[in-house]
Amino acid sequence: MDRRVTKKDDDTSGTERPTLKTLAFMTGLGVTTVSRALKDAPEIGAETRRRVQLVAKQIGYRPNRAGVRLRTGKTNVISLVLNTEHEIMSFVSDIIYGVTEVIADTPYHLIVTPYSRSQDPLDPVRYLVETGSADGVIISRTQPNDPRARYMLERGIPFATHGRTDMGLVHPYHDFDNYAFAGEAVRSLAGKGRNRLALVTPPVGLTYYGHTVNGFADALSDVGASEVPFNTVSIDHTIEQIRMRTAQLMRRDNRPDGIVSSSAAATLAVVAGIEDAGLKLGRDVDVVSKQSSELLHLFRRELLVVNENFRLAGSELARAVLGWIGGADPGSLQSLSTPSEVLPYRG
Amino acid sequence: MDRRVTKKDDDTSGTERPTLKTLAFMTGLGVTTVSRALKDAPEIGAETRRRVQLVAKQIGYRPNRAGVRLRTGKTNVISLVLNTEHEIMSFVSDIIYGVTEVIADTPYHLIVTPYSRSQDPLDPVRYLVETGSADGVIISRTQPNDPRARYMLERGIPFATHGRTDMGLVHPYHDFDNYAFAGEAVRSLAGKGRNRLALVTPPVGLTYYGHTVNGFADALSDVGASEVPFNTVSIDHTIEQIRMRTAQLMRRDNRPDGIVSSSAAATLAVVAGIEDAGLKLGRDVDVVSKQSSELLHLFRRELLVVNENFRLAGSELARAVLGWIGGADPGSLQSLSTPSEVLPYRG
DNA sequence: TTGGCAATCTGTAACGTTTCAGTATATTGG
DNA sequence: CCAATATACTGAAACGTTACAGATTGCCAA
Repeated sequence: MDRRVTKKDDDTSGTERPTLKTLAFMTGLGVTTVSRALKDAPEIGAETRRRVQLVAKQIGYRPNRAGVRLRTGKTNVISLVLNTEHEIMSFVSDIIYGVTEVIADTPYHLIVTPYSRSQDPLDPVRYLVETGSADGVIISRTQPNDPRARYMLERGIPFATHGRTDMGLVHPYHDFDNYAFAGEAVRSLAGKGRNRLALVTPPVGLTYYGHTVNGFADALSDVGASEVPFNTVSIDHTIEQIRMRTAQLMRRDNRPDGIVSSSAAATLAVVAGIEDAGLKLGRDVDVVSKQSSELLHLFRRELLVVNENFRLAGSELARAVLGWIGGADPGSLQSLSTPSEVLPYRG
Repeated sequence: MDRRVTKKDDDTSGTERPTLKTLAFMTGLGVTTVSRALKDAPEIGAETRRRVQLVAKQIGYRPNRAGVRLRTGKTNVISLVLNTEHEIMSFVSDIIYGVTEVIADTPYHLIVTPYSRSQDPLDPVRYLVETGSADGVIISRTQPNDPRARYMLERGIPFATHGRTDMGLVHPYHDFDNYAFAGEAVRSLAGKGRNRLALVTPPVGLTYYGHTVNGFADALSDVGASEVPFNTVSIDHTIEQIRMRTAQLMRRDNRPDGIVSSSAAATLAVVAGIEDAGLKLGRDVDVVSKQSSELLHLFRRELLVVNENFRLAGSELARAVLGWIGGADPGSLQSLSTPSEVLPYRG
């Protein structure tokens, strides 16, 4: 029995990154006391607390994330789960910026967890939960009956969805009011005398597909316009597909005189298709489109646009997850963003 | 002296996440042996190794990241440092997708570290290094004399830059050959009989500003064309600014008959400005633009485009950092991407 | 038989943090 | 004055991993 002394003595040189032990040595207190003083525990004397916090600030102490995480299980990580194959002209960066804005003055880090089309969307979520890699998760491409949301609810891990679910379960979300968007779009087209309208839908299967389709249909019957079915594409299709199918559509006898498009990228293709068919935007047909950056009016000033702010979505989603992590009631962390008016080109 | 036994006994129920201790219990081996068997250490018997690895796979053992990180300092994290204010119509998502593609089958996670215009760009890098939050870093908006690169070289942390530096220091990078791009653009405009050319530059101060300007200038003298100075904007300016200044430029007597643009978003504004001045693209002036997605030809088919692949950039950057972390020679981890030809609209 | 030496395997300490169960000292009630 | 109690602090254990320093076994040469 040799009791060798290998334990590293307190580092007095100050060159290493400071730890609680460093602080304890400097203040002459025990590690426990320091730990508690830093988190304002009640059983620490007021002066001691101030002293410790002062020294900590002075030497730039920052808790070691691995230490905290190992001991407490708290990762201080939010994961944004992304499909890496959809959405050209991507709003993803905006969401990311929105999220980072909110977590900037928190201890949280943002990790991006990708999955590809071939994978089960549940895979990345399962990975995160099983490995305990995040305190909170943000998912998008939300479905009415979303297995990921169900799974995370079961496992009790805080999350927020971009888009709503429809399972009778309550959880935080942020959504753009696509029902209102489609309705406003239809009404503004009707206001221009258009009455045979087509819709370029969101991806079938996602919740906001339903919202959009319903908003479109309800407004149609409101204004007494009729629908020209255009079910062969959604905004998940490629530019080329949308363009070709739009051209086909516009060459038919019963072509629409108004089109509502759920994404800016799709709109570019739609307009190209319209022009392929020899028609003119604004004369033969009007198009209302969502956009997330102010670019469509540069493209064709005849376009009518509605703005969707994805940076805001990112911020709201981050706030929602952090709120849930912080113990707030999930039901109170739901927000719906109202579309702007339908905007024509302004000089 | 009470020697209380609080230590948690081995969990035999199997409901918790398996650790090395779980594996040790199941195999009847010591924790050390299991740890070594899993990483193919030489002093472990062949059969034991196989047995441990089999069991580990069966029960889905995954090393606890916090444990590893605390013990070894290895974070298994790559950080992408981003400016959250520049670059509308952002290529950022493509870079992210490229990075995630490469790290997908590694133990690495990607964290996004933002900084805003108001901050010193060195701040986030310093934070990462000081807190040891990442094993490798990717930065963009690289400058000829880049304090971030210098700092990370001093501190010995592996990184890769999107864009080159010019400090006589060697480090991994990926860059698009903007010298070649500008040159090709000028030559193709000259081929169309254009000989008074203007350039919408990258942000002044970034390395590729110089590359682009030089490529432009050298090619101009090659083909015997002249430059129409247009120094009042760069692609960092807002859409409105670029549009307005372009319109001003195009109303002058000595207006250019050809323009080279360093970004797709800027090009939208440039074209709008051209049209504001009552001129017609393709007739009065030709424009060559870089683009990162195939959208510009939908915008105006008269545009000439050169494609820059940011997903590839992301992949290359990730490969570079991982390579450096893996001990490869930094000088061997540099890549330059050659521009595509200048492409006209193809039906 | 013994000593030496590979070949395998193991216990313990340590990374930095939080929490449990104390301890020491001062304060109060009776 | 003594016991009970509040106040302010502390050591040790534990989270899961790896590395150091041994320990055990079998085999072979001397």
